[in-house]
Amino acid sequence: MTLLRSARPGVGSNDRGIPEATVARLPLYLRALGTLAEGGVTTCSSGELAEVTGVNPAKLRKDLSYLGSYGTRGVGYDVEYLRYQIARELGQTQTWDVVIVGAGNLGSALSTYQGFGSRGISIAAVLDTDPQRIGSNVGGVEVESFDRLAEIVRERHVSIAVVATPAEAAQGVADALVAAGVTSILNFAPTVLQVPDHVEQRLVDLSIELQILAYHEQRRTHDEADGGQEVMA
Amino acid sequence: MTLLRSARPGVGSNDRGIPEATVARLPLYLRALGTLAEGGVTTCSSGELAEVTGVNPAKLRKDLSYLGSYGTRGVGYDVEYLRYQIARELGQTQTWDVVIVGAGNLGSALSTYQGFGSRGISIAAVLDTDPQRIGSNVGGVEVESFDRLAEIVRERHVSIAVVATPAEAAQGVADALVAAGVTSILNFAPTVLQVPDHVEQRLVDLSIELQILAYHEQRRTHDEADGGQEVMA
DNA sequence: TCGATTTTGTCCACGCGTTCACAAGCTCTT
DNA sequence: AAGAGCTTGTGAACGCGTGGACAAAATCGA
Repeated sequence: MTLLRSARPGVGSNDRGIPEATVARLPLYLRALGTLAEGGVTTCSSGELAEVTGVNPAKLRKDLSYLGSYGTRGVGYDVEYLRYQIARELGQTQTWDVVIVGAGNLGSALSTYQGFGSRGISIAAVLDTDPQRIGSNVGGVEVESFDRLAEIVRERHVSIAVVATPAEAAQGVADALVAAGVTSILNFAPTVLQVPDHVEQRLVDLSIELQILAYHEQRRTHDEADGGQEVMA
Repeated sequence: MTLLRSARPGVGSNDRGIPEATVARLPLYLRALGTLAEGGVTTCSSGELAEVTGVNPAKLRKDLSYLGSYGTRGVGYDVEYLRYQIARELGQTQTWDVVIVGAGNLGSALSTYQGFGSRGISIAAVLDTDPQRIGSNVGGVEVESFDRLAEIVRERHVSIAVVATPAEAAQGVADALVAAGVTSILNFAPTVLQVPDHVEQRLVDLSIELQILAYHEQRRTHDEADGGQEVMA
């Protein structure tokens, strides 16, 4: 789960839109369908798809029902057909050019990631301010100067950017991104960015994820000590 | 937002527990308080803290109220005191030893990340199966053989592990982790892992995050073409 | 001392998300 | 042709999460 969704209210119940929670699961279904298709499976039921995605079958069917009635009662869903419908709904009929800012380990990991191409995402550029890194090659892309940001955003119609810089640099980078016209930011820096209302931010924080797990671990061991119940009266 | 929480039902409304949504925000508050403390701020109001964390003030106060009444009406919260209370609630009075599996770019980024130590998280080991990587050094930690997993988990009482391997290897790694006694897995591999009910999994998927942003971008441009309303009748 | 001002803690209402349960609808066998 | 057996799509109920609004409580100034 990402920690920050859009700042503006009302998103999540758009006019014609699909519920946010559903949107977050659609890519999961899409990938599972891809795996099934590779395995030669042509049809699958909500139960099977629910199994591999770890989602409740009823929830999955309701999710899919927001797209339309693409299943067949008594049979299930046509894998290829459903795949196309989800991809279309997610906007994967077009390719999204994305700029990655920060060519450190995390930026490199992102650039190297192979799965983007098949999901309608193309890396337009990897930018950094460090002269040592500029010109080097990460994941087949040459690292360019951060100064070229505005130019690249304009020329390649970039609306989505990834921030993979240290926390100290993140806000400055975000300001530059917004000024250049970027409207969606995926933020890996451990800071909440201050951005205008019309810019969507998703914060992915490795440390926070671990802290959440640690909280549950703590409660777990604590509960065991209590005997799992509250019979201390 | 992470896509998968615990598989077992009932988590999110624990007996004495704090709501899941709140738990996910507490680390955010904690970090903001740390920043304020560094800046010499000793007291802050819910409004100020809400500002920097991008959270609604009322929501923030409600979140904090689950921990107890640690504020002072008319004044606000004592930064250090609140910091301690949140840290305690999150289980940071103890240090959690974490194993990272996969010493590629992502594993390296995690190992290098400086912010863990101050958040009660310690990297017990970085493991890999690739002989080329074993023995190399990432973020001051020597990469060890994946074969040593069970041993390390036992000796250092590890209950939390991070999967930073390619998707193909992830399920095998997860099985080994579960067998070794790990009960919380932070999964960066683009797959939903099949794990027993008592094991908690959080899936962080870079590609999915981008797909969600792309969906909103698509809807945005689509809405503009429609004039923002549905007046086509 | 008392009133003005600030800010917390929480009641309440509302909306989103989840899940159950079942009717509707398709296929296959007899 | 008809019934048995699946599986979808969805109505309805419930619970969690959010945010407005305000009383309670603390400080400050006169």
